[in-house]
Amino acid sequence: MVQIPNQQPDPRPPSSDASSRSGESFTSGDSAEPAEPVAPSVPTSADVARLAGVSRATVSYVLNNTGAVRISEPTRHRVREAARELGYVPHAAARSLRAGHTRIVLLPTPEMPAGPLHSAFLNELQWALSRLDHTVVQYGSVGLTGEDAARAWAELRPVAVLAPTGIGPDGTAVLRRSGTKAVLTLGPEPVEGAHALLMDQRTVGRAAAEHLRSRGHDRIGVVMPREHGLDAYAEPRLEGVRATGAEAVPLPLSYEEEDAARLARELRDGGPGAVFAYNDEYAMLLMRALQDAGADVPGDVAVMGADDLMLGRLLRPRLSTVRVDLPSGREIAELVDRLVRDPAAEPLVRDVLGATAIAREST
Amino acid sequence: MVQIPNQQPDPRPPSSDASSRSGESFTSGDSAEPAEPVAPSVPTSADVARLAGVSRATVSYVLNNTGAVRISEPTRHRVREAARELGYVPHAAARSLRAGHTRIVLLPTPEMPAGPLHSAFLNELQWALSRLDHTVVQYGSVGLTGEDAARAWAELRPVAVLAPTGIGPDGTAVLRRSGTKAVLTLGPEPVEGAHALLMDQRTVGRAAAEHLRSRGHDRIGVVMPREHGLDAYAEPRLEGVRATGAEAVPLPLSYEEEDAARLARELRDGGPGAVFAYNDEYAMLLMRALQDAGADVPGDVAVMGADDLMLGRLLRPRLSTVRVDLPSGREIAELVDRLVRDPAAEPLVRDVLGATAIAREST
DNA sequence: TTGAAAGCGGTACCAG
DNA sequence: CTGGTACCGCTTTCAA
Repeated sequence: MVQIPNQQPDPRPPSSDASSRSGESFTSGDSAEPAEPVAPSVPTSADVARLAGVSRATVSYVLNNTGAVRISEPTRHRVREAARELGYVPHAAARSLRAGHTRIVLLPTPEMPAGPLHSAFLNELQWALSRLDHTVVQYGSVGLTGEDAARAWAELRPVAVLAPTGIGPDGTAVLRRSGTKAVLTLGPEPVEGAHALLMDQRTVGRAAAEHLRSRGHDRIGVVMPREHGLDAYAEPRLEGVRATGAEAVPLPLSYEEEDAARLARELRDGGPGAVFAYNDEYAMLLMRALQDAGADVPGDVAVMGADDLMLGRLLRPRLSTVRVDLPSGREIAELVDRLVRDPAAEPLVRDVLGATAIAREST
Repeated sequence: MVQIPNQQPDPRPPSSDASSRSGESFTSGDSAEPAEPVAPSVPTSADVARLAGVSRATVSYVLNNTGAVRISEPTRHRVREAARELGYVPHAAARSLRAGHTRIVLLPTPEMPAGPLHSAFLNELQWALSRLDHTVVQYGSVGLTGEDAARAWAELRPVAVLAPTGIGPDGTAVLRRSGTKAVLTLGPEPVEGAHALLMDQRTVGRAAAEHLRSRGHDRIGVVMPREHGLDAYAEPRLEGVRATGAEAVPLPLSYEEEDAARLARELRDGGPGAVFAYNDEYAMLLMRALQDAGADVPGDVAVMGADDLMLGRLLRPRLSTVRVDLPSGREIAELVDRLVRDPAAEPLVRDVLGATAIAREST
């Protein structure tokens, strides 16, 4: 709960003096006002109405092109002109307060720096949602627990939320109670009450391990990045390897040449004959170190990456990898849009993370 | 004199449909309502007040821990309990409408996929702003011109905006008129009326070219990625090379092996003896192609990257590069915070993009 | 210590 | 065709 009490003195004390409001002294043609203290307040529709000599209602009709009401062309023009002159911009909060709902879609700001693929997915999603006329808000939950984070999010009254799995059933409930039409979770497992976009990293580990086993390796080293924040991906990938029945050997590794050299020596001198290196970048690091240590890839040690980056194709030997398929942002955006329109829809569960082994020369 | 008549509270307006609002029929002691069709509407502070048997004012006091008012402990407890029971979450829009200001900081959603460095910067910035208790909103302007985008942003009444340079002085003005306390621009040149965080990619090109010239190359090939969206970076980098007085030869290149092979052959058979390859990834692609084409690096062609990725150190020869220094997100977040507190501050101009050549073996 | 009520800026009814 | 006005949910005076 982010209840920071407003320490600030009310900037707008209820001055009982009638019209302390500015903008009263506008003489149409008068342009040279020397001592102009400048309007310190932002223009409202009332200001526009006053300047155009109409009511606020009319201003609203004109500016929103309300179809059900007919406004004469001259009036329309006067209103528009006044709005332009004042630099009037409607107040979204006021509008949605009145409307009873927003067009906000909340996206999770991943606590940890996500991979480039995931970032790209989020970016595309964001773009697609914008195109569908949604206001995309990224809200950093900054270390709040699932339910507290949900409460913080709910304050914005988003029409939809794409939350990480950690939100839990309770968080989901909080959001739904506060009017969120669609709660989708992104993560390895479904959450009760929410739609699930299953992204299970175990799939990636499994694809890698299956390929390696088909090459005759039953004992597989699995690189576990020491870099903080990556365990969220690394752990399940390890599990996925295990799930194939292979013997998985965790291999902690920092993204530095020195540590890679150490690991390379260890591997050269014994250990699993195949390594699933977490992703292409760690794979490249390890492969280089292996080669520098005089080990043959894949002869002595087979190395497999993940993510299918271009760099894998440029290495020698060419790097075998796992291609990870994320759904297109547009696709998910459309799904969100549909779910918002049908809030009562049965919670759907959809697997959106595909993994395919790509055999090249390093395995 | 057109005095707007003070709206007098009409005690009984002829509203035909009296109370369509639910919850009006509470008979004090009546608590056991059997057929509860569940409240379909989201709970408001009024609901909490009713359940706790106090006024809305009291609810507000309790929930916000208002210091200036003393509320008895039993009452506080009743209110909190009621809020919990209803799953009450305050309505941010209503609150900021009343308060007259938001805590929203608007970040640009880059139209084009930005580089990993820039993404990392934005992520960190976002995180830091959240920590400073700002609501970070990413708003995709989806192909609106500077001023239109500004208008769209202004609807949210953000307290600060970090806009791309494209917003222009007019866009800046729109935002300021609608109450934005601080407008910062991220880009190559200052914008009138806004604070400028100068990120001039020419610096990168210049650093590369200076290094290459110190190696005796006065004619420098400059890779121009064909991938859409990268020209925004590539063009100024090219300019930067030119600015050193070197003869710059644009070298269009797609991020594919085939096109790289083509370019490599051309370079092998003549042309500039040095290439600034846009960044480390294009450099790697090109270097591989060069080697496959039988050209020696740096003997026949010197290759320089940018971004100082780890992969550069893993290549053979090791890749010379330009390290690009972006400011830390925390730093900028604090700057924003300060500027918001001092809206009248002189527009400041700050250079935030550093570039240093790192000589390794490829040049 | 608590309650009544006035708005914040817009929208959409209803009457003229 | 246009104006008056009652809300939306919340905060914050002022009075009791």
